Amino acid sequence: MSHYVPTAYRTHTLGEIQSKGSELVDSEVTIAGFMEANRGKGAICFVDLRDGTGKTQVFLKQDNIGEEALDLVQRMTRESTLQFTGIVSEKRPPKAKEGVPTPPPAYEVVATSVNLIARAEAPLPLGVTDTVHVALDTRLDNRFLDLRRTHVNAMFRLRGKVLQYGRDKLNSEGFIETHTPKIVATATEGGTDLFPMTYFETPAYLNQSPQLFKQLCMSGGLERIYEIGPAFRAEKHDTYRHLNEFISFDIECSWANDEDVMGILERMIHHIWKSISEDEECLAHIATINQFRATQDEEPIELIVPELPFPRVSYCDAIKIIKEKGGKIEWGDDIDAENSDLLAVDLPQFYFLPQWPMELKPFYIHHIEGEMGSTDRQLSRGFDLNFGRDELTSGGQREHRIDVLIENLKDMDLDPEEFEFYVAGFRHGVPPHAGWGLGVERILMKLTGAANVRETVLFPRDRKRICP
RNA sequence: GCCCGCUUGGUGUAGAGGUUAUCAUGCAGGAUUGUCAUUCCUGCGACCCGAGUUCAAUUCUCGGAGUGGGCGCCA
Repeated sequence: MSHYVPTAYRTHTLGEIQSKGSELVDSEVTIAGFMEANRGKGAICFVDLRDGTGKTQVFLKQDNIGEEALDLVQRMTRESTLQFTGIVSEKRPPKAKEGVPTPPPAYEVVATSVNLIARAEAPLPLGVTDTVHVALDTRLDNRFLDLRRTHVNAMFRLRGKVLQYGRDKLNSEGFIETHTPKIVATATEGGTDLFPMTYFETPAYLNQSPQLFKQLCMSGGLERIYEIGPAFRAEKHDTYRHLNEFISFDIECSWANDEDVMGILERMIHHIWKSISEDEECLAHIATINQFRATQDEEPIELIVPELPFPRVSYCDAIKIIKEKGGKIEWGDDIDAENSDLLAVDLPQFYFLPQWPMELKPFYIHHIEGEMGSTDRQLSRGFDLNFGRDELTSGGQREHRIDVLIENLKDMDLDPEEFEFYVAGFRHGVPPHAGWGLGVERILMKLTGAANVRETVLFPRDRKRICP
């Protein structure tokens, strides 16, 4: 539980009024928030006030607060910000129906004064409390209002928790948090399109991945690092799971192979899921999301703490399974969405896909001579982590042998000269190392049941959206 | 980039070649209420843009713009 220190505008949060209500009864508090609704046109009025921590009813009586103040509140628009000072008291319990147990006591504030902070214009571009469906585009155009919806707010609070618990686990295993540059001179991996920019007089790009810099840190003896930061891809994709700017949760680890970092990844995800399942605030957020889903006739989301270790289905086995299920695929093909659906039939949650063909993996992925696939072509030490049909992570052991690295670059039609800043890091001793990159938005989709990755980003950047 | 769909009040929808254009939510006003998703009454508010077909287009055709879904690629 976090500890709230009073600020200039309020002595208590609305969450505290409810959670600490019994000890606050009869004491004076100052609270502030958005007015969800007001009821009552006579000599009394009820206000539903909401802040980021919860909701509380404010009760106004003309005798207590005066005619002018009462009239101000009664004529106030939804979502206006108001500040009240008043006395905490226990709410009168609702008229209990026969056989229904009395609910736990709730608390309200009987106002003695009110201060209008900012009046909301009407009508609202989208209803914060309305149960009518709102299109994603309308929501994103008015994201500040969308975020006031409790289930949306809950999703971003969960996002913070996912990152917190992920950091906790990595810190506990000896990793340190780092930052690599986002403005770079050359392509990281080749292949994907980059956003060009001008860096003073020099052409430059926004980085698509911290990959090469993470590896230089291994050569630098930092041993175990992680970075949670933006990655930019100029691909013109337009799907529920792609963004042009996303947050990549990356690690790199020395003296380790692919299996070692798969262990780190599954332990981290397990820790995140388990911690959330034991965190009351998180469970409340999930309950909030499920309450909303019920109004939309959607299935509730369920938090299933995954068992360790996660299943491992090698690329070769995956091809066999897909073929058995009637999928059209050959060894050496990428596993497309349709075939991933076939795999997901028996693997609905987290599972690893280790040992992809070398020809499908980037130049920095390590391979061991003699490890051949079923068609006698070279396997790699690269892996993916999927959740059902969706890819969440790509990783692997990295190629630390400089001669092999240079050959790999040439094989993939890349010029080692252009990667000199990177290749140089392998020239003076380097530990074997491995790592991965996890899409934060994608794992959040799995946690929150979001159908579109854009929902899990405050201000998503996609092909058609750069504002707000 | 390819394939398919959609565009009607602030929001989300129904609908038809000629309608007082549906419903929900909202907004405004009123009645009632220490309310508990309050309830009730009255009112307000919309057919994406352009061209064509037609006596008549918001409805049909074409084009544009916007948007949703699927795929490719990836995290």
